[in-house]
Amino acid sequence: MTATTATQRTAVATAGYDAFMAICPSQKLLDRISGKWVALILAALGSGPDCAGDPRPMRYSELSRLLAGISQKMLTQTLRSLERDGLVSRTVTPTVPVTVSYELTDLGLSLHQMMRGLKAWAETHMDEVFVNRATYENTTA
Amino acid sequence: MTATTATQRTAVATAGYDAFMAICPSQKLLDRISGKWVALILAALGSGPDCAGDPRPMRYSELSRLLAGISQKMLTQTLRSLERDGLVSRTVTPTVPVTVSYELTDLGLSLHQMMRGLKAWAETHMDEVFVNRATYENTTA
DNA sequence: TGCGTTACGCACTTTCAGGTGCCTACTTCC
DNA sequence: GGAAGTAGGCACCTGAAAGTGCGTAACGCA
Repeated sequence: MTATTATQRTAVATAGYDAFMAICPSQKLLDRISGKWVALILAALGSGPDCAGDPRPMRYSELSRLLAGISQKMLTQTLRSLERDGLVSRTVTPTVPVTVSYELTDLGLSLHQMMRGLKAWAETHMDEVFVNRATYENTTA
Repeated sequence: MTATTATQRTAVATAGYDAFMAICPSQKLLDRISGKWVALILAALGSGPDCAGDPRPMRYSELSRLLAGISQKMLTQTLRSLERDGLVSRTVTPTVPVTVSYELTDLGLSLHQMMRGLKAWAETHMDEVFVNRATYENTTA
């Protein structure tokens, strides 16, 4: 007997889907990289300050200057979370005032490679998206 | 004369960086795909309901059933924004109650291809990220 | 005749990522 | 001796994304 209502069936399906969403790797990856500053930090550490060189370690203050506009809080917070996930490594050098440098790990480097694919798509197709968006808004409004 | 303080220099740099961030294609792309339901809808339309087939149009109610857990509001809202950006096309068929079907455009299809790269990275590397995260938290706490 | 389905619209509310401002301890330069 | 740099910590606040709940118009079915 199919004595379940559509509402009940939906509720069951919802529970299962929630569980799936909670572990879905793609979703998790998007959460991870969609932070406002994550991509910029990865790009800086992965391509140097000019965004066109090779990966190299950078100091906290250097990142802070390069990513002008980021607050100290957000820089610290984002770097911490990236370190926690094994994407960057933190190195403290006990100099006059302590200097701290951050560098991409192998994992972070591989992520950076993937981000370059994303960047390539963005640079070739986002213009088209914007045109569509503008057209749509002129057509409907 | 360098009569500017570090604070002033930072303010100027911040303004320039804000302008850059406002147009950076990669950043815009991330904004576009990082919505909670965007990736799921693209995956559904791009790989069929079983997430392993070919792209095919789907009806509103079909998507709603497949992506159990999404509210009707969010489904409509997300589909509209994707349509606005030229990533999906909306087709209304005036049947008994009107039926509406959504399909990936060429642009949406190309985005879906890129997302598969992202998915591949996620499936091979996210486990490592989670391990690092767990280790980090056990080490510090 | 009253309930279900289809594809939404609208208003209200919650949530949290991100921003702002203020604090630190140490040191060095002017 | 006051300003500035270095690498942050802490508390509060806001705006936008997402969730919740209710209404719709047309029809079909029992």
